[in-house]
Amino acid sequence: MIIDLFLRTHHKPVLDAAERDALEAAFVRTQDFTAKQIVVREQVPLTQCTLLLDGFVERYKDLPDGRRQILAIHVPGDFVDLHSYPLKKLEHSVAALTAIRVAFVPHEAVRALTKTSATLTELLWRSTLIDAAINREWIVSVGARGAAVRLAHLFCEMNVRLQRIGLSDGKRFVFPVTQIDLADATGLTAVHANRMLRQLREDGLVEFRGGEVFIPDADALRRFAGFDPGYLFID
Amino acid sequence: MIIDLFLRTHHKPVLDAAERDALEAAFVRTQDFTAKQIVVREQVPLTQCTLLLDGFVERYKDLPDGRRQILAIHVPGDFVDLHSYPLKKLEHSVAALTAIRVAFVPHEAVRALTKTSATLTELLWRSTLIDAAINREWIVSVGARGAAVRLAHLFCEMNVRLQRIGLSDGKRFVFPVTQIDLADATGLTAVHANRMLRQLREDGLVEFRGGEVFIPDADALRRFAGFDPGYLFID
DNA sequence: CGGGGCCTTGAACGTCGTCAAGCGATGTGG
DNA sequence: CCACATCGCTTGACGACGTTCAAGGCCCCG
Repeated sequence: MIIDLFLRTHHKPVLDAAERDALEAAFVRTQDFTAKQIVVREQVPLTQCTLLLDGFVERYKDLPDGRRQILAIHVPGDFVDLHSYPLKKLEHSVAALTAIRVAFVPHEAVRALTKTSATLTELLWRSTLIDAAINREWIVSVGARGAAVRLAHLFCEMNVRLQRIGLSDGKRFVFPVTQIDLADATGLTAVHANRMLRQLREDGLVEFRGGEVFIPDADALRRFAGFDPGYLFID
Repeated sequence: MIIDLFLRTHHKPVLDAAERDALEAAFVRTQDFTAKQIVVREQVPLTQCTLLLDGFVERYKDLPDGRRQILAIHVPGDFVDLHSYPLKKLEHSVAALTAIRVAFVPHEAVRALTKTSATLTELLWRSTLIDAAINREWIVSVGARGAAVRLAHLFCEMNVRLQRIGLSDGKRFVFPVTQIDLADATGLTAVHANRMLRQLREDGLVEFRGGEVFIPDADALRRFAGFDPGYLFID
């Protein structure tokens, strides 16, 4: 089933069998992308939404001076652009961080779903708003946390999100991004991100190497990062 | 009409008369708050949404060390917590920056609206996603812009948003926040915000004083801030 | 074998934060 | 009515955190 992972992370409100079937049936096709390929380009009129089935995806904005700000990182089971249904286009771009597989659902199909079930509507709407809550937590990160804490917080977030879909055991997970990506996500320079990663490693809090994250003591990292998963709305 | 200002800033998709009436009728009562009063407290279960009719409102998170990050500033016509309908509670608090007046719409009424009209659903959903787009632009601000540019960008945003509801003439508007608020919104200290405001004033870009903003040359400020209003989805 | 990502480290610099002090306006209680 | 506290604004001096510039190493791929 295409929507299995999505429903695993978005199990509230609860759908009945008919609603689940309707959602599953709304998808028209799947597609593969290679790493670094652009999935959705900003400002381009859109007529479908994209569900990530496998791999990692980033949302980002390019800045006038050539720098880049990563706005969100998506994992399997996430819609990467469900917000394009009401918005019709995006103000940022979406790109594959790794090789990925996605499934598409046309905007008309989403509209049809909202007509058939208020619960389905609420579920889809909710998923876009959890993304927004994550956006807001990132504002706090870049606005008010020090460099090392920022990175630690990001690792905590990915750890929790990946654990829910079976891609982390709580201590170790594959996180195939470069230090440059981490820097772009946290508003740091690659040089400084590198130094802070070394510090986190030396302090025994996180090891990031070769696209893998190892967390010796998840609780210690959580305390260091001031991480409270409430904003992920996992109930 | 309660929803006049809301519809002025959210005029797409277009509602027919019946939909407008249904939306208007969904509101149950209005309430006044005084400046600094908390309108919605984080983590408290909610059963209604709040539309701002008059005054200014902030969304914010308190940090463990006593600091504060402002996540968004709302102006009349904005829903301050429409996202509470799918989320059922908020991960941040909402407080009045000035004396305000709001109107409430129960969650059940929102649900009923989504059942009657897919267009209405899309409109309400869209409005929460424009908030999210603003959240993302703030990530860029705190993550990648210098202190003076950050402040300039915020003034540009407020200028555009207030102009749409007739509260700015494009050069001058009432913006009743303190320098401390500006600092909390931009991730700066009050001291540094003060210095940057002086610099902006001396450079003839913006004057912020006594809760008023004066922009001698809106185009010059826009260039300085690198401001592109696309993320506000005004079409 | 050459080139290009990515990672790593050092040294110097600069933006921004911290600490401290003083000012004016407002408000409140003795 | 004045003394005093509070709050927001302002400025200076100093220090820290993060950036910039530079160089070198590693590894993969063409």
